[in-house]
Amino acid sequence: MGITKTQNFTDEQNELALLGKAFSHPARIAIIMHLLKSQQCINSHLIEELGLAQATISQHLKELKTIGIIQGTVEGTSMNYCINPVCWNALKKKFNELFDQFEDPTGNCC
Amino acid sequence: MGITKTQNFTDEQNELALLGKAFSHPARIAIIMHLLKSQQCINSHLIEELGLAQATISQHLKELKTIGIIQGTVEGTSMNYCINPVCWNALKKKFNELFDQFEDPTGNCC
DNA sequence: CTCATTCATCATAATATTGCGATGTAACAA
DNA sequence: TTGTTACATCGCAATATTATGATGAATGAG
Repeated sequence: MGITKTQNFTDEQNELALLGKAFSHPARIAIIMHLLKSQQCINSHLIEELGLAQATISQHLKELKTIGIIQGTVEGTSMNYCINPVCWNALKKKFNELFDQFEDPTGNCC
Repeated sequence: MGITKTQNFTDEQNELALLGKAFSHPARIAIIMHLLKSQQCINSHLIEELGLAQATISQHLKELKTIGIIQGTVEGTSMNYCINPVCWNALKKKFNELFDQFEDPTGNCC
């Protein structure tokens, strides 16, 4: 089949999974890291840094943009991407809420 | 192509992406959430909760186990899965280091 | 206008993922 | 031993993802 049964899961689960997808590929991690460091990113700069084709990088940027993590503005002939603060803070909060739900059982488990 | 160019990225980027995969599918999020709540999970319990076939759930559990997030022990005829505290705390730390690298530029960006 | 630059999009190929039925295996009960 | 339960694994089909070359659109330089 290959199709995710989205209707089986809660909105929260689907949303977290969507955000998680942003962090599930090393190229996207690398793009995000680049953005965190330089506070901007331009497709052509990433070609050298990532060693991927321009079309591939453009596709990853589009995905991150669709998820909402990044946003971009036209800057002459190039695009200037940056992290979307609202989305970033929201996902940080959501994942931390998940992370903090774990309490170390110290021995009553596997 | 469809094959990720792992060699293009740093170990850190590949590792984060691997951990991110655990959170990139709603079924795996649901399994993790179930584990956080009940501190254990058994394949057959999840069949009803997730509405997926037993084989599918087993596959997701195997993935989470391979990543290292969960571990399981035999409990009679069933398997008792739980979160691996070491891995959980490590990934929590790693993602928070990433999350905290962002500083809101308050206006000097897109 | 013409040309170069930059990025998006399209079309395509290769691989990965998701999902499930069928089957195999291990443990326990009777 | 036989049957049952619970899970893993196999094999397969359908869809998704990753990656690239080719092409198209927009901007700025000359």
